[in-house]
This record gives sequence, structure tokens and C-alpha cells, in this order.
Amino acid sequence: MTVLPRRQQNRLNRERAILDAALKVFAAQGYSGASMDAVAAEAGVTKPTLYSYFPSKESIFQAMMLGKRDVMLDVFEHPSDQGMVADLLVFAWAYADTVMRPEMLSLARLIIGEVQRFPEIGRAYQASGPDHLLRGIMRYLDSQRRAGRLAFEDAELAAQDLWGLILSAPRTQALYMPDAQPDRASLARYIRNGLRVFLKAYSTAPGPDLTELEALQSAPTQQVNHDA
Amino acid sequence: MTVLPRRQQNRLNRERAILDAALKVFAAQGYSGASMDAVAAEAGVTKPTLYSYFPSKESIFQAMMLGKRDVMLDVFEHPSDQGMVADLLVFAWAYADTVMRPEMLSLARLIIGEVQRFPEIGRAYQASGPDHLLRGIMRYLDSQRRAGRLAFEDAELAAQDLWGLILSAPRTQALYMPDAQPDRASLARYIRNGLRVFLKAYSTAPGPDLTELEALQSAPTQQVNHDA
DNA sequence: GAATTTCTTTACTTGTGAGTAAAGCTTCAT
DNA sequence: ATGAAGCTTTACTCACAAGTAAAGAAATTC
Repeated sequence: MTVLPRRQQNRLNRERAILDAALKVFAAQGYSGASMDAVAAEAGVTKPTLYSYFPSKESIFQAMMLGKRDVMLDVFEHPSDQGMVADLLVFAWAYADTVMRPEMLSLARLIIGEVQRFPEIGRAYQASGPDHLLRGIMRYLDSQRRAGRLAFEDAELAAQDLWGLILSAPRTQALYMPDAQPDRASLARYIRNGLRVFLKAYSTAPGPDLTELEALQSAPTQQVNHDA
Repeated sequence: MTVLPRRQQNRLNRERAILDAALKVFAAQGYSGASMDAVAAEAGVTKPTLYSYFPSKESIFQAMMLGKRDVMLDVFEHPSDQGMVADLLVFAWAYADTVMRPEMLSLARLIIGEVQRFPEIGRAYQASGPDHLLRGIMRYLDSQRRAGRLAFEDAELAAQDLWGLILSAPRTQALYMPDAQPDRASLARYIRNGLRVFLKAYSTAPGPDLTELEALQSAPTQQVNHDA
């Protein structure tokens, strides 16, 4: 640990505080609706301080957005090695717990709402979030295909199918209705059904896999911790 | 046809012009970003005229949004009666041609972006668009189940699966990247794959249905006309 | 065709938000 | 400690946007 001079240390902390505040305020009010005074107040500083860290509202917005790139969990990087069905269940829950969190949904709404004015942000988010995750799913599905447990021609389509089956319905609903977030029971229903359909269409041994899925469903599922 | 007095006729026309202009401007700039002067200019009137039709910016926004409720096609109301696979293909294309149009995507972005400030609009849209359509799909799938061609327990889940398989991937991408709208060839790829997976998981006769699907795929698909 | 009513516009008021200049304070080097 | 440097604040400017008052134009009625 290099010991930074107190000034620079403070400066870094404040920059983070400002970006955190910007996320909160922009997510709640939208880009045009958010005022720099509100961001400053939320960050515990005053407006000119903001402008000593960033030259403009737009630059704060962009810095904040691009800084949030690595929020996405590398869900598919570390399979649990307890068999494909168990792996898929773990992945599905980890992913659901990530993208269905209220802050992530707010961020998604913000990006979608502003993407026509800030196209780069949409591209950056797409590349670092969904696309990155999709490649993870693809790698995993491919490994299962090589092991002879799945059969498909196009790994990308298969991965998109898995995503679409498991989470598109609850996520779409959550995007449109912030008040009515799905509870864990209905998430479980979506995940169970999605995996069932996916396995039926893609598994080389649908019967046994479905039996295994039924057996695992009663297992308790722990919520992923995100407070790190 | 009752002949309205010229005054009232003009008034109705102007109201429509204002709401159309509001849609354009709000969709392009967002609620906070749009100015009433811009709406007025787009509608070919001046600001006080706006305020003689609607009491406030918010009321224009709400009237415009709720007026757009019935845009959604009643795609699933009139099956083509050429067999389930052909029906599903027609439905899929009609739906794709509706929800993937740039204006519909802009509207969706606007709603998603503003839904935290206007929750009623999200609910209204969800009820009249997606939910309404889902019920149509459900009715159709149910009829096919009664006819013994499909097998499932929960029609709602089956309908959501169909939707998620066919359109969630391209639509999600289109929402995040307005510049990179998917072309018809890749839409066709999604639809083909989605139907294949759906039939494999839900059809009581997967083999024959898939053969039929292959046979139909080369058929020319006409784009739905929306200019009425 | 003139009077009346309704609608539309020109020309404002008021508030708010982005961005800044200059003064005051804190931290570090000597 | 004391002077110099940078950082933060108070107190502005300027521009733009929501909403309005009063004058002017158009249409309807007698």
C-alpha cells in the first residue's frame, strides 16, 4: 500500500462520492431531470466543487456510466462442478440476483431512457454487461456440448434462448413496473420453468436431466451477497 | 357521419396534431428534456395554444401516452387457419413488425425511462400492450392444447416462453443500441430458432412440426403495413 | 354586415438550472 | 510558525423553460 498524500486521498474519495451521488440522482431523475445542485447536495459538496472535478454535467454522466461497467458479476466463470443442472440453477440465481436488484434496474432504465442522446453509453453497457455475460454462458454451454450433454449448432442462439427463457419475462415486467418487483417465489417459478424448457429442447438426455432438476428444486437457495 | 361545426373540427384536428407532436418530441428528448416550445413548434402552433388545449406539460404527456395505448396490433385475434406452425410464423412476424418499428422502440424507451416518475403510464402500457398481447397468445396456445397439438400446464408461462424465445434477444439489443437495429435476416433467424425450440419443448408431435417449420421457412414473408 | 364570442398570438413574468469569479479556508513545505 | 499552493464556498451571471395577460384575428349569430 503506497501512502498517498492526504490531499490526493481526499480527492479520490470525493470523486467516488460524487460519482455515487450522480448515479443515485441521475437514476432517480433522469439526465435532464437531474440538477447539478441535487448531485452536489447528495455528494455532500457544493456545485463549484463538482466543476473542479468534472468539466460539465455531461462528463459526470459519462464518467459515472462507464465506471459502472464492471458491476456485472462474472457469474458463469466458476462452475460449481456439481453437474450441469446444478450449475445452471446456481448461474440462474446468481444472474437473477444481479440484474433484478432495484439499483441495477434503475441503471438499466436510465441507460435505455437516455440511449438516444448518449449512444456510446448504450454500446458500452451492452458490451460490458449483457454481451460479456452472454459470452460466459456460451463458453459454459459449449463445454457441456463438448462433454456430450447438450446438442446445438449455434452457441450464441442457445445462450440467448436460455436467457430469454429464464429472465426476459420478469425483467421486462420489472422494467415497466418499478412498484411490482417479482418476489423470489415467482422468480423461482420462472427459473424452474425456463430451465425445464431449455433442457427439453437442448439436452441430449432430457428425461434424466429433468428428473435431476425436479430433485434440486426443493433445495434451499441462498441469496447472493452484493455488499462487497 | 355527423357534420361537426368547423370550430370543433379544427379543434379536434389540432388536438391530434399536438399529441402527435408531443410523441415525437418527448420520444426524442425525454420528458424533462422536451420543451413546450419544441412541442408547439412541431405541432405548428404557439405555446399559449398548447395551454388552451391542455393545462400543463404533464397532462399533455399523460394524454399522449394513454392515447397510444391501442397501437398494439391484435395479432393473435385472427389465426390464418393454415395449421399451427404457419399460424405461429405469421403471428411471430406480425408481432416483430409491430414492436421492432423504430417509433415503437422510441416509445418503449420513453416509457421505461420515465416510469419511475409516472408509474401509472408504465402500468397502463403494460396492461394494454404486453399483457393484452400475452392474453392473445395464451388463448391461441390454449386452443391448440385443446386440439391436442400442444402440451403444457400453465398457458401463461408457455406464452411468455414463446415471447422470450422469439423476440427478447433482438428487442433487448435494439433498446440498448438504437443505431444497430437488427435487419430482417437476423430477425428471421431469431424467429426460426425460437419457434424450433418452442415446438421441441411444447409440441405433442415435435418431429412433424419441425419438418413443417423447415418447409415454411423459405416462404416469402411480407412486411405488415402500418400506415392505416 | 355588424356584434359577439371564441380562439390564437405577441410579449411578457417568474423560477430554475448550468456554469463561474472572487473571496476564504485548509494543507503542506520551509 | 509562516508563506504559498490548491481546494471549497458564497454569491453571482446568463440562458432557457413553464406558464400567463392582454391584444388581435377568425368564425358564428342576429
